[in-house]
Amino acid sequence: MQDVAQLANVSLITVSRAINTPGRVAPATLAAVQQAIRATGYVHNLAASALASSHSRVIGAIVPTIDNSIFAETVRGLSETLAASGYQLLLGQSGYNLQTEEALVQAFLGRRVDGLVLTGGRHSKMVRQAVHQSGAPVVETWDLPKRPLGMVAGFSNAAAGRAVGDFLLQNGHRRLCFAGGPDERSAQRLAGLRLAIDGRDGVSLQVEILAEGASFAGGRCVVATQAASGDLSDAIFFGNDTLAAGALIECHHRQIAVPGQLAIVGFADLAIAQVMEPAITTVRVPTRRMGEVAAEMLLARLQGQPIALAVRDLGFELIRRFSA
Amino acid sequence: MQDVAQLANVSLITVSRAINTPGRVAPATLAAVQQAIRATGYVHNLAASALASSHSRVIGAIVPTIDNSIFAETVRGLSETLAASGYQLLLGQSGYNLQTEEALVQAFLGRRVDGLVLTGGRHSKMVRQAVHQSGAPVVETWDLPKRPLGMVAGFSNAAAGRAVGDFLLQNGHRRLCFAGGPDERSAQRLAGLRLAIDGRDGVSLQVEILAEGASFAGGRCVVATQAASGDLSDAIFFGNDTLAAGALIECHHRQIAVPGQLAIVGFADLAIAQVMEPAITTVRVPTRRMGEVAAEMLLARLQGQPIALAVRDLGFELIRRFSA
DNA sequence: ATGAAAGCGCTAACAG
DNA sequence: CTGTTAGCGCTTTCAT
Repeated sequence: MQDVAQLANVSLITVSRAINTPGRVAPATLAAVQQAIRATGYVHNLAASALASSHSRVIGAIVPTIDNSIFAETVRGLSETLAASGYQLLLGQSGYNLQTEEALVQAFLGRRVDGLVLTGGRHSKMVRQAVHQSGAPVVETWDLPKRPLGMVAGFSNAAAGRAVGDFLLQNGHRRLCFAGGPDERSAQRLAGLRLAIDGRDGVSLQVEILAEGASFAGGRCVVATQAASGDLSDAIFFGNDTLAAGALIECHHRQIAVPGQLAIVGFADLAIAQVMEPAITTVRVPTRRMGEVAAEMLLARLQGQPIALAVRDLGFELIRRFSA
Repeated sequence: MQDVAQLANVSLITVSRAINTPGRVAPATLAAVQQAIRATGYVHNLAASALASSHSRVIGAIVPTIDNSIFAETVRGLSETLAASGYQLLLGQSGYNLQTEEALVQAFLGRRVDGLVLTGGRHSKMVRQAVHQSGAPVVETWDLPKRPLGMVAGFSNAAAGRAVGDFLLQNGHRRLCFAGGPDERSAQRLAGLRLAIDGRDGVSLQVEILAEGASFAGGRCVVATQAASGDLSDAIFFGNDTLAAGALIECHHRQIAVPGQLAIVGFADLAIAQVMEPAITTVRVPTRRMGEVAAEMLLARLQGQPIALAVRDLGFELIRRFSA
């Protein structure tokens, strides 16, 4: 920076200002500095900038996984919105594991990220403390936590589960099954489903918790097991469309009619839900929008703007297609 | 850190050493410092550490997109291997755009990342210069560039394209079609396919470049267009399994027999390739392994170990299933 | 609109 | 094995 300053015949600080607040530098000076920057090939050191300003322009985000496409769109929404404002994304994958999330949060906080985006509303005590103590703004996504850590950009998994339950019951299904991952959001959807069932006579519910949250194999396995035991449900609500698609495939193999013999409902409205035969009835969630809104909330907060609404319910939509 | 030092009755630098090189601190001292750290709730400031040591423990990775599962496994291999060594991942998505890649590389270099992972071997001149000038170690993945920027953990797209071409020709197909994305790696595969065709009589090749690199819709569209014009190829080689699956679906709709009337070959061996009916013949690539190896190479280099092999060809495998 | 001085929180280099 | 000193490259605060 010193080199640039000399070449432009200004002081060090003017170079700094030309970079950070070009509006507060005389146009002629600005031009000279920019020219000098190009001439020297100077690369502004954001690590030093971060230390001096305690402002890293980095946001840390933690998702369970980006393997299946479920959270990928959220990450994309985040990183694009952040990049547009000169912020970068430090990404961590928790693998649905609270301990791993804890380690990542600590690592991110140690790096003095300007903000944090977490998936879901369930976190270890240490995470809650560390986040609070750090004072960094946080957004939780993919759920509507009862006791939010900070801001929220999500939807109600419980309400979604309930909506699916109501839909299934209205369609006359009585022997229901829920098959989802081992995470909290899945549990919320199950709870919502139970709410829909509550008090109804003659309705049964079987629950399958799958270790691997999203795989074709998992969905196939659920159907295969039921069919083998001769105890097929009327309808299965899956934690995501990948599982539902796997189930559909197994139904084809076993000549089980969908939705005639077995109704199938997925979750997330991934691309595959539309192209399966029959097309999968599912719950569309604002995957990408959650990332964008989370980024916007963080950005607004970092610019000192008061957030109008700290908890934003981005909703969901039951997409009725042909598998249920 | 001063607080911790006082509480542990040692100097500042001893605290620093207890954190960074615990082996070089007397066990008793170490214990005292660790206790003091817990007591004060001290969080080591890695931003300051990065500035003082010019060593950020952050690796920047740029992939075209994480939307479709294609690069997600690579990112996962990367982030897990890095996290195990206390490194974090700064993630950027280029959207198959060299300009965006350029902006991301500059931003990452400005943050003084310790290393860079890029996808493919084609980069803007500015990227090549900036990377060289920064001196940061780089790994290119998903290809075997002729003129590597640094280290490489990839496979030969050209060889893969050639293998598919040989396979298709051996099976008696003559009217071939290639349908892939607008990226360089896709072009390499096409070049390989052309090599297989070269000099053979009576072989035709139609090429479709799809703007959206990986979607069911893209694959459907290719088949639909060909069928509508009454000019169906014998075999189509798709740039990825998502496109191939879309094509297969369109074939079902139009009652086109696969592989009888039309043979279909995919790429990447995503989960969907196995579960489609018929199962998709495809090229398996070391998706996850590339991420792991890239991380290992970077880590080794950062620890001053000389890299035995700076260019690692991780290979590919033609998986013969039933769609071709 | 620009500059001078001070320091962000840590680690490198050297000493003991 | 531990401590002292001097910065890392930038931005803050206060002047002018």
